[in-house]
Amino acid sequence: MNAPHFSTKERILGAAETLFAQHGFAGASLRQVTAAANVNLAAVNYHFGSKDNLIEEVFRRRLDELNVRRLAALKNALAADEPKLDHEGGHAFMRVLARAFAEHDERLRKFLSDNYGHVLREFATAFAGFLPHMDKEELYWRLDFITGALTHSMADFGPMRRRSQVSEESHRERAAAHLIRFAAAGLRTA
Amino acid sequence: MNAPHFSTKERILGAAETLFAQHGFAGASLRQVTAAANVNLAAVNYHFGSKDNLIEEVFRRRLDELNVRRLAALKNALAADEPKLDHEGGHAFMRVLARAFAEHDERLRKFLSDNYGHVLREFATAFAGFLPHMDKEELYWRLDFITGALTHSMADFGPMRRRSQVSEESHRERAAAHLIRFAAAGLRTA
DNA sequence: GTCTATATAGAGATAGAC
DNA sequence: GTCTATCTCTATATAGAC
Repeated sequence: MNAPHFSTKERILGAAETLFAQHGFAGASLRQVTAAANVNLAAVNYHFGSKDNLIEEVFRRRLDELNVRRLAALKNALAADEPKLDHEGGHAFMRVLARAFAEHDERLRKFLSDNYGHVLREFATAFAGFLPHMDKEELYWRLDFITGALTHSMADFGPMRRRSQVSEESHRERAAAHLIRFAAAGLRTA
Repeated sequence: MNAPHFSTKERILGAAETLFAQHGFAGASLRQVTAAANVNLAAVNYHFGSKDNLIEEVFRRRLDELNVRRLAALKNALAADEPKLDHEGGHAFMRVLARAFAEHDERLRKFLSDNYGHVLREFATAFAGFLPHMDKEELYWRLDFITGALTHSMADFGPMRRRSQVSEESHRERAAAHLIRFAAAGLRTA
């Protein structure tokens, strides 16, 4: 069995995701990124053109696939009624995503909204279908609260961190179970 | 009536709060801060010693007073049962606070936890008293979700932004009313 | 496609005059 | 307490050899 070999581009993306999660987009330098990826500094500009483009690629790499899965899961849920939280991409990416919320950078917001806004809107429409008697504004507020709770907990912002005995996988599943109970009750209340 | 005159130190703190909220701690430079505050660049080091110390002072200025109010509100609520969301410090500070969550910087985390962690713990204890039959881990998860929802919505991360017709004051009150309904239901559910 | 070397700009911090 | 000037370091980006 050969170990999989990662291209320079992939190594840069992986290191960038980790370091942006840890230090933020402004806080992590291309020098740190290329050092962690074990590639030359100039490789970033060759493969991505600029730091801003690299940031966008970090999102694109995960979100393209993730949103396909999300929409499929939504379609299934519309038939089966069995919610399943999807957190593909791993821990580092959830933290990068949470950072994207914190950065009120207009360029990044626009990029995410233009490319992935339709997924959010499909989910909102589906929830409106399930809760036809709920005031629209009330519903949107509640979905926004759930987004906040999800982002906060999945990015390990709060004190409910994983204990070292528990695997990351089962920690996530436990967190998801708690969140679903909490969110469902908050969403349905009169 | 004389317009109030702000000291150099206060002008720096105000400008820093706004710019840190907008661009993050790493993203906002001391040069931007001092330019916005209309003071000399060297004034930051004279008054605060370093950028890191300035960041801590931005928090200390608001949190010292805010937490006194929070604890007083908790004491009242323990008697009266009338929750009131406190968001003293204004919009910019809520965004700075949300950024502090996003920054996984250990130094900043420790500073906030050392100086203000006891407030959080008092609230958790009070909630445990109100919900004596709830499993502790379940309760802590739910309080963490509420923290996420609160931070997210008060920092205007999501799409539920204030419309220009609505005043900031009444937008906040509306958001708080929605959040209290949502959080109360999520917290109490079996 | 990857390297070295460097251009250019901006950062935080400080020394010392006033 | 505030200024100018500057030190030193680091940043992003690019030019050009291999």
